[in-house]
Amino acid sequence: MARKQGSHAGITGPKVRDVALRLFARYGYAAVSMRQIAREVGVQAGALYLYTPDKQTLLFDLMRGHLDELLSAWAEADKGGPPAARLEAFARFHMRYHLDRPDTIFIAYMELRNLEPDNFAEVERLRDLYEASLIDILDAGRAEGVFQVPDTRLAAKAAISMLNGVTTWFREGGRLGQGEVESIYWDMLRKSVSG
Amino acid sequence: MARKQGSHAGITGPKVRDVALRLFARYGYAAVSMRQIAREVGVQAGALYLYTPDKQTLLFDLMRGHLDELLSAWAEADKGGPPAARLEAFARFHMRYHLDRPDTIFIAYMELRNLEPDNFAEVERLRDLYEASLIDILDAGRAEGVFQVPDTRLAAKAAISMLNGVTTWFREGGRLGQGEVESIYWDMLRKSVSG
DNA sequence: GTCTATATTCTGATAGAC
DNA sequence: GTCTATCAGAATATAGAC
Repeated sequence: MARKQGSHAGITGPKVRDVALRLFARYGYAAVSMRQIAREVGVQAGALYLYTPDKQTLLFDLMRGHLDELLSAWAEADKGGPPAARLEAFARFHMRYHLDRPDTIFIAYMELRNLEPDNFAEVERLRDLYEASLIDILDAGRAEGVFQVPDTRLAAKAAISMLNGVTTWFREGGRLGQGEVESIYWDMLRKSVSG
Repeated sequence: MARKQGSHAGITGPKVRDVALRLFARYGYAAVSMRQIAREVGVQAGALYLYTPDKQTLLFDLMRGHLDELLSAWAEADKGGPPAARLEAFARFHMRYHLDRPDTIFIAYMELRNLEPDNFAEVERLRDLYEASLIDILDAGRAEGVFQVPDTRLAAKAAISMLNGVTTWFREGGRLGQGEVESIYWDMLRKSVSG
């Protein structure tokens, strides 16, 4: 028989973040109320404040957590090697990682403006760190003469924008499978930085 | 001496849309209150309802207006000719048009989820119409053998994502001018659809 | 750790005076 | 066409019982 009351140590906290993630992604941070989150978690609104000091921190924690994980996931996935191989690894990693976490990624891009200045600065710093890892690959490839790009910082931005685009429309079970889409996007990216 | 009252026929209506556009872009539709809009327009909250039946319609009108203008602007800018020339025209038109209207574009992409179903369907229809004009160009180029893309629908989505990316970071007065950025992006796009 | 109850402020929208 | 006044409900967050 389901408990309506009592301790759920260690369970409610993550659940609050899971529910907030899903609701923020679906309706937007500003449109979601703490009551709505509480209802889906299965607690009273007041109880949420045991797990987060306020709504803003809840959003910030989701974003920072995402970027921390993204950075360490790429650090692990990056096997080094020649720039062209690293670029392909980056492109495929980026698309897979993002397609596996649609809600997280949606929030990371859409809710930047709802972060308070200090929180925004920290999120931007982490995002720039990730972008820097792509710029490094492009710089290495340009030095070796395998990539022809006039500006690696710009090329990195263009590449990430293109790859991000996948997440806005791709749904499993559509006309093309994820592997096909990945290959087509990678092929376009490869050509775009080649002679 | 400034009037605090009286008729402003034909002025307040557009001003309401201008202010709403700016505030929605800056803080998000859900986070902006009708009172906040009224304050910046310089009227009382109740007076807004003379110009829009409700907040949702205000958002929808901004989006539909934007897409109507985008479609007719491209219809006028499209001079025809060989596919490669049309693609370059499209790319440059798209970047310029979007960089000239940052607030409008921000809303068009970020506030889709805040549209009620019927309004969303109409906005999506107009957006697909715009995307179809790019697919047409890619199809024509592929038929002539000047573009090598395995899937023109996918390539259109990838291209638009990449070009849209410019609007998220470009600011006049930065390291590169708008013309340089346009040329670099166009060059990447050109290569990405070539052999 | 969760509850109920509540303080305080704000929300979208309407009514009716002028 | 704009005003003031107001409705009914919802918002974030806190206090204190258990």
